Amino acid sequence: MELPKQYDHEKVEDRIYDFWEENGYFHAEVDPEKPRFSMAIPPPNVTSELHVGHALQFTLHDIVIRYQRMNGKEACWFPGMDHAGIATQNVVEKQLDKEDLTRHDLGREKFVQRVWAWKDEYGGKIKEQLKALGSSPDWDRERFTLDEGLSDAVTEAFVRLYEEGYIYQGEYIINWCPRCSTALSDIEVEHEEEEGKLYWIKYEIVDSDDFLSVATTRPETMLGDTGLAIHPEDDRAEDLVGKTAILPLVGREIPIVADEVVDPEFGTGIVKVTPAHDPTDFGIGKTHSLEAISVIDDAANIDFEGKYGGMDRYEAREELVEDLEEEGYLLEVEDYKHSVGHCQRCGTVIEPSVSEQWFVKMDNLARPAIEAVKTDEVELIPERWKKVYFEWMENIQDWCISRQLWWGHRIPAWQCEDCGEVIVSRGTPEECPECGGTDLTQEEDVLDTWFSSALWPFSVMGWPEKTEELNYFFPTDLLITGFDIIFFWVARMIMTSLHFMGEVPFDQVLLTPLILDEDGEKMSSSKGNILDPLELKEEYGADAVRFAMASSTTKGRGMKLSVREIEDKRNFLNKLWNAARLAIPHVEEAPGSLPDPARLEFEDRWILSRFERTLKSLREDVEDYSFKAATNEIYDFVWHDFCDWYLELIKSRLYSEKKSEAASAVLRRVLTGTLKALHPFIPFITEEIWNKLPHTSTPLMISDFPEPEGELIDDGVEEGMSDMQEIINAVRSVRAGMNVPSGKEISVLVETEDPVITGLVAEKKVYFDELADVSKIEADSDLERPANSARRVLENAEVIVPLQGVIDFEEEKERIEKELAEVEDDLADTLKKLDNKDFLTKAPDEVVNKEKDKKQEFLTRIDRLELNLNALEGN
RNA sequence: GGGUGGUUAGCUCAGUUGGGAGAGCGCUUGCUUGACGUGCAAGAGGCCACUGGUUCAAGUCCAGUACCACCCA
Repeated sequence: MELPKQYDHEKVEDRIYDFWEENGYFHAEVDPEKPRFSMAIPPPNVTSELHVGHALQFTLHDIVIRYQRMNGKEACWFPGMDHAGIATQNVVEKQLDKEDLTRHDLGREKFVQRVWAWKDEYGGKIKEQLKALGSSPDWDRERFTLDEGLSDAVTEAFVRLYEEGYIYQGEYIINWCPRCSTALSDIEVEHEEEEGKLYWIKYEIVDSDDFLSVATTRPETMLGDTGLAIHPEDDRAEDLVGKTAILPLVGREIPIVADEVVDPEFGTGIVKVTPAHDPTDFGIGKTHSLEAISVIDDAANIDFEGKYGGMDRYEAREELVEDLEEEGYLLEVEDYKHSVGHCQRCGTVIEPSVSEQWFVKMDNLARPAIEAVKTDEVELIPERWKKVYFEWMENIQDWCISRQLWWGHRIPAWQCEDCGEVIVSRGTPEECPECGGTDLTQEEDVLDTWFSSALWPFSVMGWPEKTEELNYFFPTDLLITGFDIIFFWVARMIMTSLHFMGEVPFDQVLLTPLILDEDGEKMSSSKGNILDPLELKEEYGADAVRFAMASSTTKGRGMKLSVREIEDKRNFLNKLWNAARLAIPHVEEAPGSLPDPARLEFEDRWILSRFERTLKSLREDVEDYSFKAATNEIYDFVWHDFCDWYLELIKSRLYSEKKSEAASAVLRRVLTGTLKALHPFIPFITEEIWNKLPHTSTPLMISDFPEPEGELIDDGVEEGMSDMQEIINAVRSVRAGMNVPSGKEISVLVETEDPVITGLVAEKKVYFDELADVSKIEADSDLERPANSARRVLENAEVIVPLQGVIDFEEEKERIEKELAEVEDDLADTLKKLDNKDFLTKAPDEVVNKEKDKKQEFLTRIDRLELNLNALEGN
């Protein structure tokens, strides 16, 4: 059947995906007889839709898993999603808001039911999107962080950490998001430089006429001031410490203390201390036993008796500043740039505040995890991320894990209402072990979603049960994820895995770059520079998106992605399609194995050698996760070696009366090999072409990846072909330069000292006819040089094209002079080296010899160029 | 303030233990060549950011400077 001229992905992709899936090709079994390869997906949020970052990561996952599968591994990619506590709760609360309801109107139980209903209906869109990209995870093993098994894992982990003393409850200053109304961990806060103001406020000293000027960016927190602080080495400290200041407007007397954390460079070097609303001040308050007076409530309104009470924090700021000014306490206001913490999920400005929360003590958990990366037990790729990892891990803070949400794993802790005892338990306790009371109340809070994600690589395999999956697939071989979640996820998985499993969760971690737009800007909906991978897929096909993703993947921290890149890859797919279109009719009868080497033509041996070489470096690059290099390698081979040269060179053999069996056998071999090699990158089109080939009963997806066979690589053949290509290029260049119409036959002389070239030219006259319309070609070491000929001086040969009356002498002269200048420059460099005694004595022999060869070559070329120039001068 | 990364063709980027500067896109010119105009062919285009050092030899190694980006406080 005739194939259409253009490849149409829309007619192919869904059909092929269904075919794979229905046949269970994604599924992996526990099979101890077979080597395995496993990966766990970075679980996307159940609320999320596919963005380019996902598309990149899942593409890379799929390339690796398909490659490993084709290499005979029992390759399992564990898919799943996380429940995304804050994000999901926000989505459903917004929905409720439209009905004029709040979660409190429903109550906890009904609200959670509602979230599940939302999840079942709208959640997990991304799963279909993942399929659209051609991803091949084992869907039979899909998990969700809130499903039963994973919830058991969370409870088990929590209880064990509690029993071992890693988890504690306490009143500390935490990051509070007033909009999401929950505590956040430190790393869920994003700092941004903002234009603000610095207010200089006058604090009078008790029993003195003196006053102190104190600078602050947040005057509204002064209501909660319980002290002033100065650096102990400040000259004024001796005088001031122990004295008492008066809080303006409020009148409260507050002590002046000395503390090393005060930055002497900030403001006047004297700072106000608000322990309840600033992390640094909280520390100072602890050290000096200052009271923490909370003056801002959970909704970020002022909670203080008097006129400011109930005001929003910013409204209160304005009001306070006005009052301070009226009363003469405001000394100065200046513009000031400072960094402000925002909620990672909703962008609201964080309010540090003091409250009772649950924490994990991290230092002891971190230590072995640092060691594991130091010894490369877990290998971070690219390596430089190690520094970032160590930096954070060595200064790790305790992890606030409680969230004031309803959607998540409720903390398995109960309080006895009779005696106050806290009971942490795997099941619901019946009575208080301390006093026997039965009035037990479960902790309202849920756990940070990342707490469950931290267990992911083993919880997806059934932990804490001792499953055969854990036995066989754990630890996973590779984790692929974005560098932006090294702290959130990667580090925490390493810590929990070492703690609970006694081994690392994965051998390697590939940290992917962030995708930027064409201008190098972060993509965000507010900037409107988002590329939607699904729209791109619609237009260009999943394969084009995948291939572009892989070929754009750098080992840096950012990679720019452009539509042009995807377009280019789409064009490549079309090229491949058309190569197949040309080849298919000729390979139908082709034997499955290669003929006797003696029956192979020169170009056959060349393309086989090129393919083997490409395959070898492709394998190295994929195993190295150098996706850009891998895709470029195979792209170049297919387009430039296979299509531009090989297919053109064998056309005459394919179309001749007496069909060449060798040509079709080699064509078949290289085409099928290429499809296999390309399959992990562009699975749809390769499978589709594979279907059109004869004798291909095994689907490509589960075929074997080609193994390189070293003996097919032939340096001599490649060099010889390279010489032929150079000569053909020279002839084409002359034709184009002299405006010789295509199709007009010309004759060519090749002057060379190289007998291999002479032999090949004589043997392969057909190359020149097919590719450059050369009707007559002759090669020798000493040829009569006809006048009125165009000439090209090559490395090992000179190409002479006799042309009557079509040579533009001036143009030729300019071209030769330019080339002459270039070669003379090269020669000068070489001579400089050869004149240098140090070079001759210190450089390795092979380098010196190479330099000597270059000198000879340059001299020869200069001779010829000058000869040609002189010949032109005569005209 | 501390840290990390980047600076190579108009644009996006490769350049693997230091030894003759590369690709894709874009641009110019020519082409209904029997797979492909999503194509074919031929071209133009680079003090490899700057300064110094190491070396026989530096885009490549070291130090510093400038600019850009990101992370942490």
